[in-house]
Amino acid sequence: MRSTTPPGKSGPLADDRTARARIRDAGIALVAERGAAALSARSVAAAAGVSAGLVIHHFGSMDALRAACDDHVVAVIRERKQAAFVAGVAFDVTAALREAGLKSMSAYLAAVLTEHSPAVDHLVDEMVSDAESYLERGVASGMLQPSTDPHGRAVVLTLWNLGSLAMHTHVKRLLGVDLTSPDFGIQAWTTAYMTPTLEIYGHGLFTPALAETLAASLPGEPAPAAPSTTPSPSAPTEGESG
Amino acid sequence: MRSTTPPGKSGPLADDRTARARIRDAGIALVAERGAAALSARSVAAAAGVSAGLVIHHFGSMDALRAACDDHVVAVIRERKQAAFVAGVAFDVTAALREAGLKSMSAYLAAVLTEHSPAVDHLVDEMVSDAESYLERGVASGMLQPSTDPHGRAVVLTLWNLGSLAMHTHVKRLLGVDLTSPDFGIQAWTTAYMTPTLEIYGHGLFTPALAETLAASLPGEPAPAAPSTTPSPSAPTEGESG
DNA sequence: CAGTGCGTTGAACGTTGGTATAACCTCCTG
DNA sequence: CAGGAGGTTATACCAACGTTCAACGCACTG
Repeated sequence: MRSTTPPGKSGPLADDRTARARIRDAGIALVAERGAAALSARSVAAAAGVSAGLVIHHFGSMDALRAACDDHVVAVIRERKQAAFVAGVAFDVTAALREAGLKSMSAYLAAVLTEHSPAVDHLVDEMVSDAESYLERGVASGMLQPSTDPHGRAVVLTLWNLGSLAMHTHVKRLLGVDLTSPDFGIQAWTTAYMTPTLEIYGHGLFTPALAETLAASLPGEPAPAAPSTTPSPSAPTEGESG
Repeated sequence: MRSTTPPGKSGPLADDRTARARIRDAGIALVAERGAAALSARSVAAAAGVSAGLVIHHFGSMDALRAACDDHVVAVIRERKQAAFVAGVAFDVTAALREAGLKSMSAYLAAVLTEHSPAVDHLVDEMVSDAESYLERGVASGMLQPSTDPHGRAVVLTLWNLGSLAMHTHVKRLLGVDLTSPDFGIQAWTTAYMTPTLEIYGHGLFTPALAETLAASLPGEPAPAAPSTTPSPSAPTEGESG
């Protein structure tokens, strides 16, 4: 089932699909569909229609292939993020990926988000940084509420989004929504996932009464790395009866 | 270096630590510390101070050991959840785990949340169900806002929490907070993670102006599984030039 | 003390994985 | 057609993995 010329596609883009690129893309697809553990030299070789030796010949090692896949996915996402970003959904960092309609990219990212990867870490950092600036812009334009901890809020919102992407299996099972699907971008605003999200983003979860109570009992300034010895004011019973 | 009686511990609890339990616990610790991929027959055997053959002898296969670890962690979490739940933090499903002070349990759950496990799936379903009833109670008592989609809101909140736990590496790197740490339960309300979370839960992210605009342009009733062909009203530019 | 049963071990088997190596094919050059 | 270079394959090797199996030790029973 292997063909030297990829069937169906005979555009000028096929030039980029050298064996090295084909192996890389096959690796990305493999990780996206079957998880990072499924990326073996022989499996990716079979998927790319080459031999296992060629994989090592081109990338040196499987770790290097993983890194190359990470780098490529990160590069594509980074490019699409810049091209597809829309101010209205800027706080939703994964929207750009879905808009891009690249299923493998979202699924790959979902698969590697919980694995240790410098490239992915860097991408996440960038997403947080971008989210922070977009949030700041939204605050300035009067669309978003100001925050006592802009950076922390950007981190939390970004990680909620990416975390949901990483948990896409559960989202699919519980809500019937596939966050990795390219179709999600189009239907995003009407999905069972986005509705509660926008609701919470819209008016929060707490009633003003509870929010006021909590705000009064909490310290006004966040202490990111200063573990104050004072326990939570209205802390729950922390009785750990063996 | 093998001893029939475990050294250091001579309490009555050592009875439960039969070889089978020791292997199981070693497996849980191994997954919690080094990920699900690190759970090999020989590694868990070495950690438990037994031979590799005994692992199979007791559990039949490595898959069965994984299932046994899953079941045990789920059972412990389920038990702690019932015992440690506090109404005020009921929407924070992971609080109970942290309160329990069982580092391995949180870290194990974080490691397997993105792997396919029927036991974990069932636990997540239960957490959603619990969150839904707690949210309903909060609404009834006037502490929480009502929702047009109570179930969806419970799912989203639960998955945001669990997703953050699954992304604990990023949380640690970006915020300096270890969500798997037992200490987090005590410091939870003062951490750099909880501050933005409570802020969003408190008054949302959008300003009333934006929230009103969005609410007006969105359908009032959620469509969980009915993909209406009508695209998003104020949808972003979905130009997929590719 | 003999015998029995269970927990346990060590070695071994087959499989899969990463990687190195030598040969092969193909194209281009002269 | 000779020859070289680069892409590619087949094969081999070693390590690690899951799993099996025969043997061993030790407690308990009679």
